[in-house]
Amino acid sequence: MAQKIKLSTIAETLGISTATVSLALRDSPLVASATREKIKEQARTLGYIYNRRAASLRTSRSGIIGVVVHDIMNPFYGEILKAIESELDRSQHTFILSNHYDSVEKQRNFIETLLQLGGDGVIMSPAIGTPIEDVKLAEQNGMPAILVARSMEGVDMPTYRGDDSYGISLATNHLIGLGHRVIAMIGGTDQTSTGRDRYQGYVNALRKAGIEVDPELRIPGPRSKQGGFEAAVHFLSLPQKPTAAVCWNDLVAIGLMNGISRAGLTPGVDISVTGYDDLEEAAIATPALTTVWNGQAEVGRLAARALLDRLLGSHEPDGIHLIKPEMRIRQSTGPINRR
Amino acid sequence: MAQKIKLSTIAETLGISTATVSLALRDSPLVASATREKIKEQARTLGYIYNRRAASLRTSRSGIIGVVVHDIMNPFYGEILKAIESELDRSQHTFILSNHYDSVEKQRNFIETLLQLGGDGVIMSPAIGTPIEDVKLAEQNGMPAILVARSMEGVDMPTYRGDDSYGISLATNHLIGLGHRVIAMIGGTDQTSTGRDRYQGYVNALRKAGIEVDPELRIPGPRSKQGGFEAAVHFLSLPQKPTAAVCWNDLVAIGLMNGISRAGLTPGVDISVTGYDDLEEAAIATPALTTVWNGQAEVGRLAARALLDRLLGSHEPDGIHLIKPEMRIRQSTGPINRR
DNA sequence: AGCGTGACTCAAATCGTTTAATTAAAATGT
DNA sequence: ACATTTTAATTAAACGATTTGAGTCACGCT
Repeated sequence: MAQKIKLSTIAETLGISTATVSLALRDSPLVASATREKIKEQARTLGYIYNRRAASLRTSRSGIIGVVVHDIMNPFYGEILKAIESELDRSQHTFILSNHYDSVEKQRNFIETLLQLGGDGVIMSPAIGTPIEDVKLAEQNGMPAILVARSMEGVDMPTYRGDDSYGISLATNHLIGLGHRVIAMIGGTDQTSTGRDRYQGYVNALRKAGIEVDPELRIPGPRSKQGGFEAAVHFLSLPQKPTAAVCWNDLVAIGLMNGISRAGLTPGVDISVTGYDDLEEAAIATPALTTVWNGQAEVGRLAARALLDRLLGSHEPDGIHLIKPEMRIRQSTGPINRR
Repeated sequence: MAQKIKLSTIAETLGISTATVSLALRDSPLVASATREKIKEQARTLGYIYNRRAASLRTSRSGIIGVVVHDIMNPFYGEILKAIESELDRSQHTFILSNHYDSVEKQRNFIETLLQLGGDGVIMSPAIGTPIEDVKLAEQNGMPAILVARSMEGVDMPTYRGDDSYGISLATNHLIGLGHRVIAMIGGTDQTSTGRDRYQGYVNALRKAGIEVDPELRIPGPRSKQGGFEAAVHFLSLPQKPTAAVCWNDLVAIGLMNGISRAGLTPGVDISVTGYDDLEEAAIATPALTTVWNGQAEVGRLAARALLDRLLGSHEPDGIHLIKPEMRIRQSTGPINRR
C-alpha cells in the first residue's frame, strides 16, 4: 500500500485536471475519446480505486440498499433474498443484509445505520411490534422503504406478500376434501398480520365446511423445524385425536413429520400433514411434502423492482400487492385413516 | 424531509461552533458537560442523523466489515455468519454480506465494492479458483482479510477452519468400527482444500484399517440436500453394494437418507450414513444423524475476534488455525447388516 | 478580418465531518 | 498581583470526489 491513488494522482501524472479525469472515468461525452482512453488506461495501471464515500458525499446517492428480515438463515427469507439479490445485482447496487430476530430495537438500529451510510432505500419484513415511527423514519429522511412478507396495519406503504388467508384455506380445504374432520393447526403466532391471516384462513375453511372450530387444536410455536418437532408430542396427545395437521410452514411440517415418525406413525398415511411456502426442500422431504406455493421468489423480485423503480423517480401507487398462492399436492397427505 | 439536519444546523441554532458540536456528540472530554448535554438534547429534538460517509471520508475508517461466503442460505455458512454477527455486533460494526457462489468474478466484485466503500476489513471463504492477487488486493489497499472454512495454498493469511482430514477419518473409523467394509463417500468436490483434505481423511482411515480404496465408491456432487437425494440412485446401484456412506456434510447426508427411504430401505439399519458439520438440524432428522461436529460457531467467533483485534492494531501471527472436530453418534449408523 | 460555433478542458465551490493549532477565559500557585 | 496552567471553545484546513460556469482553441462562414 504505497499511497492512496486518487483522481488527482491520475490527473497529475497525466498533466490534466481532476475534473477531466472524473468525467472521463464516468464515460462523459464531454471528454475527447482519446483523452478518455488515456485516462482509463492510467487508472488501471495505477490501480485506482474509486472512493464511493467521497462521491456519495457530493452526490448524496450511495448505491447502498438495505434489507432486513427476521432471519436470513430461514430458507423462506433466503429464497426472497436470493431473488432480491439477483434483481439488484444487475443495477450496480450493493446490498446490506441484517436479521432483526423480531427485535424492534435491532431493527431500528439497522435503519439508523443505513441512514448514516446514506442508504438509497430499504426492503424490510417488519419485526413484530414495529412502531409506525420506525418505518416512517426511513421515508422522512428520504429513504424509500418497501415491505415484504409481512404488512403493517395502518400503513399504506408498498408491500409485497402472499395471500396468507387464501393460501391456508387452500391447504385446509385439501384436507377436508380428503375426509379429515379433526385438523390441528401447528406453529406460528398471532402477533403478526401473517399469523392472524393464516389462522383466519384455517377458521374460514372449517366453518364453510360446517366443522366446528376447536381452539384446543391450535398449537402455536416457533416457526422452525425444531418447533414442529417439539410440537409433535403435544399434537399426538391431544384428546380429540386429530388425523391431520395444517402447519405454519414447511419447516414446521418437516419437523412435525420427523416427530411423528419418531413416535412410530407414518406421516402421509396415519396422519396427513401440509406445509406452507413450498421451499426447495419440500419436494425431497420424506414423504414429499404437500404444501402451498407462496411465491417467495416472486415477492423478492417484485419488491426489488418496485424499489429500483422508485429510485428512478417513478412513483408507483402504494398499497399491498398480494401474490396468489397455489396448492402443491405430494405424498404427505392422504385420505383419512382413523387411528 | 424538511431539510437535512447537520452538525452546522445544531451549531447555529445553539450559537456555537460545529467543532464543539462534533466533539460533544462523541463524548469528548474537551467540552464542558453542561454544553455537551445541551448539544445532545438539541441533536435529539432536531432529529439529527450522523453522516458516516462524511466522517469516514475524513477519518478513513468506515465501520464496515465485509463477509463473503459461498452461499449464506447454506446453514453451514449460516452458523458461521451468526457467530460473526454476534461478535461484530457488540463492537459497532456494520457488516455487508454476499454470496459468491464460487464465482471468482462475483467475489472480486465484492472485494472491489468493499474497497470503494472503505471497508475496514473482510472475512471470506474463498471461491474455488480464487487467484492470490484477489486476496492480496484487499491487503494491499489496507483492508485486512481473514479466511474461514477454506484455506488457500501458498497464502499464509490468518485462516480459521475445521481439521477436515481428521474429522472425516473420525467418521470413517466409526463406520469401520461397526464392521462396515464397503464404504462410499458421497458429495463434494476435489477443487477446494476442504475437498482434498476430506477425501484424504477417508482414504487414510481405510488404508490404516487395511481396506482397499475403490475409486468407484467416490460419488462427487453438489453439497446440498438435493445433491444427496440425487446421489441415492447412483449409490444404491453400485456393483460393490456399499453398506455405509460417509457424506460430505449433513445436508448431503439428509438428502441421501431421504433418497434411501424412498427406495424402501431404512437408513441406520440397512445402510449407515454419517454427516458432517453437526448442523442444528442433524439432531432432529429421521433417523437422528450421526455426524461430526465441525465448530462453525467457533470458526466464526474466532475469525471475527481475530479481525477486530487486527483492526485495533495487534498483529497476531498469521497462519492456519484448525478447530478439532468431534464425533456425534446418533441413530443413522449401526452395525453392519448386509443387504 | 471578424464572428459564431462546437469541442474540450479547467478552476473553484461544494458535500458534512474531524482535528490540529489557536485563542480566550478561568483557575491556580506563589 | 502576576505568571502559569487548565479548561473551553473556535478557526480553518483537510478528506476525495462532482459539477457548473467559464475559458481556450480551431474551424468554417460571410
